[in-house]
Amino acid sequence: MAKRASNDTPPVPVRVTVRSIARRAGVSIGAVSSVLNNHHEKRRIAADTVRRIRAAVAELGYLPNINARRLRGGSEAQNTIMIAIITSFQAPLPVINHFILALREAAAEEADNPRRPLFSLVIEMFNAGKLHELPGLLTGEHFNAAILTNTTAEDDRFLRDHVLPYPVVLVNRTVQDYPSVIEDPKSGHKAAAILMQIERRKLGVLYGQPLTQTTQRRVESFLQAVRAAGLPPAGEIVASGLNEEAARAAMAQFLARGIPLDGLYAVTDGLALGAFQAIKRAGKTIPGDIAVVGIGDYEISPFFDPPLSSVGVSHSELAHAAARMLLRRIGVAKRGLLRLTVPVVERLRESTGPIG
Amino acid sequence: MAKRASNDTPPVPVRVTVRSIARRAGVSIGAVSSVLNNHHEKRRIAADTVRRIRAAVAELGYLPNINARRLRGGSEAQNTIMIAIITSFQAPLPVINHFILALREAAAEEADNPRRPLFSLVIEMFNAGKLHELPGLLTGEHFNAAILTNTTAEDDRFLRDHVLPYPVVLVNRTVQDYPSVIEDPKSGHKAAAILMQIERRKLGVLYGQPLTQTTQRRVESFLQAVRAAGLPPAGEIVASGLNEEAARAAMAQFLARGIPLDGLYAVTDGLALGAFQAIKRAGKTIPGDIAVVGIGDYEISPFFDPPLSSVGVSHSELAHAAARMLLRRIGVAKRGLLRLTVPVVERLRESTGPIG
DNA sequence: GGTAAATGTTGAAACGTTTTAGCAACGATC
DNA sequence: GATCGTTGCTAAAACGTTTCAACATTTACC
Repeated sequence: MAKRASNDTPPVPVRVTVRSIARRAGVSIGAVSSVLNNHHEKRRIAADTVRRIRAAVAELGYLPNINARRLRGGSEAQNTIMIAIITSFQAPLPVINHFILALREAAAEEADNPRRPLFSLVIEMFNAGKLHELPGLLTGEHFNAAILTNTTAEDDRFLRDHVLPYPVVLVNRTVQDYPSVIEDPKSGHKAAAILMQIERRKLGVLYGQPLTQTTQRRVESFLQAVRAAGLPPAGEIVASGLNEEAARAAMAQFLARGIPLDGLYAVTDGLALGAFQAIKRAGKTIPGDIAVVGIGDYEISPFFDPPLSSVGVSHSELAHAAARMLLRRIGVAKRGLLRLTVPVVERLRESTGPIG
Repeated sequence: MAKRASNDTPPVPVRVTVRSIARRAGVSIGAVSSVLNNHHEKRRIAADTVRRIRAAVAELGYLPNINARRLRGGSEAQNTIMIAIITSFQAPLPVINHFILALREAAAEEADNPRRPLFSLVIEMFNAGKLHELPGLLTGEHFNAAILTNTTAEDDRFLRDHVLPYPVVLVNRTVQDYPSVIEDPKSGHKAAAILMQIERRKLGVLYGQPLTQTTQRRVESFLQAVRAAGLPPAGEIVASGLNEEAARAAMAQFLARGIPLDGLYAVTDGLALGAFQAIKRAGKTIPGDIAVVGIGDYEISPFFDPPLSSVGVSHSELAHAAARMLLRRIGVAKRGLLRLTVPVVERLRESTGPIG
C-alpha cells in the first residue's frame, strides 16, 4: 500500500536542463550551451559532437529556463522590471489594451530617468472571486509591480486581509490602504442632468448583473440625482448579464410592459447598444421617444445609430493615470497620491437630441 | 578629454541588489533577505537590525530581481514557460484578448499532460516595421515561444533572413518556412457570392490603408470572383486609414460622386460601420439600396443597425488555432502542420436582406 | 625531433536570490 | 563550573544558464 503510493508519486515532471542533455550526449554542459546558442563554430565543436548534442536536445524536448538566461544575461536583461496586469477572465477584456499602451507610454515619458524603467509586461488572469489562487500573488516571485482590476467583493476582502509585497494600483475598485484610480463617483449625476436638461422626466437606468463597484456607483449616483430633482425614477432595468444581448432582452421586456420612459441611462456602452436595438424594434425612436446616455467606454460609440451621448472617463485616461501612478511608486518612491479620481467628461451626441 | 569621457560614462544605472543593501546596513545578505521576506521574526533578527535594513532598502530603492527569485524558487516557478504575444503598436488591438484567452484555454486542455504547460504570458510590442528592434527577439533571452502578428512587409523580410531560436507561430501573415495560421484566402469569394445571390450587380469593395496581407487577399479574392462572374466592379473605395471615421469619409465621398452601387464588401467590420453611417446620411437604405457584407471581426456586429452579415473567421477561432499550434510545437515536438487555414463561415444577417 | 599552430573539450565563475546549517556569545540551570 | 538554551547573526549552497581561460591532443612546419 505504502509502496504503491510512493510509486505513484514520481510523475513530478522533471525539467530538462542543459545538464541532462550533457549527460545524455556524454559531453560537458559548456559544449551543450555552445551548440544551443549556435556558437559551436566559433567554439570549434566537432561536427559529430554537435550532431549528438542536437539529437539529445530533440529527444529530451529541451526548453531553456528563461529566468536563468536572463539572470545570467547582460545588464539589459538584468535591469528589466516585471509589471503585471492582473484581471479576471470574466472581465470585459478590451480594457487591457489601454493598460498595455498606457504603461508603454508612461515608460517612454520617463526615458531620461536614470532609473529608466525598462520593463516586461506580463498578463495574469484569475477566475473572478479566486484571486487568491493566482500563483505568485503573495510571494512576489512573479513580478515587481501590478495593476489590478476587475476584482470581485470576495477578492477585495482577500486583498484587505493580506499585504502584497510589491506596489499595486487598483483600477476602479477601492480597498482600504491600497492606492487606486477610480472614475469620479458622481458620474450618474451628469447623466441625469443631461436628460433633465432636454426635458425628460420619466428616467430609467439600465444595468447588468453582476454589478461591479463602479457600475453600482453609477447607478446609485444617477438615482440619487433623479430623486434629488423630485422625480420618481421610472424604473431600474436589470439585464441578466453584461453583454449586448442580455441588455436587449431586458429592455425589450421592459418596453413590452408599457411603462412610460423617455430617458435612459445605460451604465456601459454595451448595454446601451443592446437597448438601442430593443427600442428600435419596439417601433420607438432615439432620441425622439427615448433619449439615451451611455458611458463612452466603446471607442465606436460615435458610430452607433444615432451616435451615443456619454458621460464617463475614457478607458485610456484611466489606464494612463494608473500607469503613471504605478511607475511613480516603483520609481524613486516619490510617494504619489493614495487615491486618484479621474473626472467625468460629457460628450453630447445625437442620442440625446440633435447636435446644436 | 579622455578623462572627461571616462567620467561621463558611469551613468550606467547600477542595479540595487541585496548585496548593496547588506553593505549599506552592515549586515550579511542572508539577514537582508530574511527581512525582505518578513521572516525576521522566525529568524530572530534584532529589532534594531531590522530597522537598519529597512532604512537601507528605502534609501536605495530596492527592486528584487524577479529572474533570480524564480530561478531560486520551487518547481512551480521553475517549470513555468514564457510565451510571448508579439504585436505592433499600430495594430488593431482588440485581437490580443483573444490570444490571451486562447492560450489559457489551450493550456487548460492539456491539463493532464505530464509536461503540463504552466506558463506566463508576456506581451511584447514593437513599432510596425521595426520588429528587429525588439529586445530579446533573436537571443531567445525573453521567452520560450511566441505568437507573432501584425507584422509589416519589412518585418517579414527580417523574419525571412533570420532564424528565431524558439518556436513561433505567425497569425494572418505567411513567411517562408514559418508555421502560420491564416484565414481562408478565398474569403472574398463568399462575400461576392452572397451579394450576387441577392441579385446585386454593381459591387464595390471598401478597404483602408495600409493594406495588410490579409486584407489584400480579401480584396483580391473578391474582385476576382466579381470579374469571374462577368461583372465589372463598380469601384474600389479606399479609406485613408483603418478606422471608422476614415471609412465614413471615403464612403461619403464615393456616394457623392453618384456612381451606382448596390452591393458593398467591407474588409473589416470597422470599415463597414463607418460605411453604414455614410450610407444612411446620404439618405440611402441598407440593404434596400446598398447591401453590405463585413467580416465579423467585431463581436458586436450583430448589433449594428441593421445587423451586419459577414464572411470571415472569428478572431477567437484564429487565436485558438494559433495557440494550439504553438503549444503542440513546444510540447512533445509532435510536429504539427506547417500551415493551417481556418475556414471562413458566413453569417447572414439583415444587412444583406431580410432574414429568411 | 622539436616547436608552433590548430582543434576539441572541460571546469569554473558569475548572475541575484533564498534557505539552511551552524557559529559565537551570553544567561540560566543544575 | 560544566551543561544547556536562547539570541543574533553569517557563510555557503543551490537554482540553470553562458562565457572564458585553460588544458590536452593532434597536425603542420622547419
